[in-house]
Amino acid sequence: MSSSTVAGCGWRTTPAGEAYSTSGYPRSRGSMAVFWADRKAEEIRGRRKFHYLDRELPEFERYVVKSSASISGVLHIGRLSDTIRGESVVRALRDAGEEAALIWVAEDMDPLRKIPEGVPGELEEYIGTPVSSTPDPWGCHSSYAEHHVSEYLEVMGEFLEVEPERYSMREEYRRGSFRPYIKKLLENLELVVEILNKYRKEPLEGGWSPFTPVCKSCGRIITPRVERFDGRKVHYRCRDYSFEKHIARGCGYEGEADPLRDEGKLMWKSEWAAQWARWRVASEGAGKEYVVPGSAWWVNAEICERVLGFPMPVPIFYEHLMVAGEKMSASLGNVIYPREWLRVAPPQLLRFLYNKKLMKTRSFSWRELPKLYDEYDYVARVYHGMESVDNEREEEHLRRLYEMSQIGEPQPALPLPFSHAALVAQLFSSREAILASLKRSGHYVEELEEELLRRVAYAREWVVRHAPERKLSLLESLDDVRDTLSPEQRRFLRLLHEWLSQGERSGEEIQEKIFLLAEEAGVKAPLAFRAIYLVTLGSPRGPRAGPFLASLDRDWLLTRLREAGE
RNA sequence: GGGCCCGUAGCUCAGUCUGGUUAGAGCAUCGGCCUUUUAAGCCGAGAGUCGCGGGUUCAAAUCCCGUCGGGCCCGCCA
Repeated sequence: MSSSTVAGCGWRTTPAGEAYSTSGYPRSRGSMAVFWADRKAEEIRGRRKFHYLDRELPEFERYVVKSSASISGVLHIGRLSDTIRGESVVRALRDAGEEAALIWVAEDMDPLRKIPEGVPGELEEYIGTPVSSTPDPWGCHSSYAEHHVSEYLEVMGEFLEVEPERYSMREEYRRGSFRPYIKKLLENLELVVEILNKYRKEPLEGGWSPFTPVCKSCGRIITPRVERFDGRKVHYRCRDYSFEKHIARGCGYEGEADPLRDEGKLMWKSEWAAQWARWRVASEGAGKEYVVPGSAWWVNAEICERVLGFPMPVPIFYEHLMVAGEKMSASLGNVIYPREWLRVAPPQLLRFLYNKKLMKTRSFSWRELPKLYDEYDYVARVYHGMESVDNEREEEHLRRLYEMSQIGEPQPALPLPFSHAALVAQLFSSREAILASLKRSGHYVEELEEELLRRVAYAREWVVRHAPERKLSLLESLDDVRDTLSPEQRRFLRLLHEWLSQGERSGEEIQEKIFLLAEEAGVKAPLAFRAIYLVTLGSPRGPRAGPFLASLDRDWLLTRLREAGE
């Protein structure tokens, strides 16, 4: 085993088990990039040697960044993180003048391990069967896997600029793409076992094989237990296998399979390695749980280099997204789906969230969406040179961050805070009324009309779905506010009541009249407005008074003003 | 027992790799201005022992060591 030091490339070849620092800053000297993906690109391009071997790196005709997804589960925004971040590295490589590609692999040979909620029909008997052999319970696709994959691809397309090359593990195995690697792994079985055992408490049993066949009798992939490998074929028996919650029932069949001809797949610790070698992967993202020595990443890395002769990819380790401080999970009921996201925010905003520092836990909550928008708008202004930052490198970083968050042409900076959009959305519904309001409030820019309207629409959805507390709600009782009104304010409210009861008035008429009545009542305009908001909303401020009052139920308003003026 | 990440203003964070003027931003808060943009705009203010303790240095949020708190991970399987 080699553990020599490779100087100057940002990598130390480490003995197995030694920690890998993921501080986000490669150890290379002279790195000038400020953005993490550009640094990754530098790391990828600057690498000269294998990690576990003292061997020169092969030529990369192009740099492949891989992302993949197990598709047994539901697609939530957390799962987009790996692909979005991988894509950023591809873009960084391209910007550095390299050829680079993003590939996306559907792990559709993986067994069905659980049945997500809301799946119709009876799939219990398919537990343990490859998801690509499990029927589509919705009946619209050729398999359970196909159903989910098509959804993945469609959704990913909305969040990506670089179109990924798509692969299916099922197809790859069928086409024999993995045959050379399976062959190599089996030829070097002793070495594979040695590497795996280094990280295990209990050594693997004799007869173990990295290849698991699909049971020729029942079609499950998880139940066949390999008992012997005779150098050419694996001999197995189909036995029960327990997942966390479900049990895959083995059928008891005993048989043999040829790893180079028959259906089956590699075990995860070796399959990942084979994937890297097969696609000549230069880099891949992985959750921070893989950073730890002995994790599947490092086991595969060592197999990849020492057995398959291909250098491990440069890892893109990242922290996971938290939702309101908790892990996103179906059992907690806080799962956010991409469709849900797109109702209230553009894909750029999610890209923005994911392109910020890698190794920092990102906590998202619907309530904080306006903050994310504000931050995004700020960075947009920096990008467009409308705002300057003291620290030059930080400014450079923000510009790059914005650029990477874009899909196609960079979006203009919108001069409309999301929380204000949320207000406008509740007061006006027609296009004309919204635009008129934005003009009045100085948030209008002619060239950005469509973008502004879109933001108002996002904000409307957000209030309805995720921010009920932002809904404008009328004060039920005057009890708490009556004493806070001065005699002048009451007089003003009486005058307003008197004037309004004479007939219907438009918002603008009311707006203008308020100032006159305030003067007449001997109260300063700001205090008059304050009185209005107090007796209607119970708060000292509110939306532009004229249109607001005009939008209220007339009878309710007159009654309220009369009572308040008493 | 071990590893990785995070800990900077009430909140969300930037700045840490490459040490260097009084540590920044947004939001929130508070104050002022506005007879017509009243949840807006403009002006201003308060607010931080940069988790804590050592060390290196002329100089530390930044580098090193230790420590505390939070998160994640360290059988098997994927």
